[in-house]
Amino acid sequence: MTSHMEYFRQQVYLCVAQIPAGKVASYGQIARLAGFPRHARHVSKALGAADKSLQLPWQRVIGANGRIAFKADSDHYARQAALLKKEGVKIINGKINMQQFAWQYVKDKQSDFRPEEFFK
DNA sequence: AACTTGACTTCAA
DNA sequence: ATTGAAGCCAAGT
Repeated sequence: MTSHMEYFRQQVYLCVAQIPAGKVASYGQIARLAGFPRHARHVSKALGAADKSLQLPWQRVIGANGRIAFKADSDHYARQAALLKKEGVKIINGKINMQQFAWQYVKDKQSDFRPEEFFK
């Protein structure tokens, strides 16, 4: 494990952890937010490698086209769709309305997110 | 040192 | 609206 990839993953996790329930973000959006603009593909890798103890809301990361990235007939897809539904994210014809559900990140001094407490 | 593989994106038909 | 090609880049063979 090279050190820069550890850094990449950590930045990705920090971003994903801040996506509020009921909203979604694309892999590319997270990559940009994390500071690695061209690494959309690696965001998925990072999520797959994330320790479960982190309790990451991985289901809130989807494709830029508003679709869940897993194959539609896979268990993974079903699991993610179920979690999103539980959070109120509507999937119509396999597609999520980004206009409505895309997370709009804005620097907010009032945010109560504590990155230093996120990684135990 | 090639070549392949993805939970990706964008753009042009 | 769909589809496909091209671009992307770290990991694994």
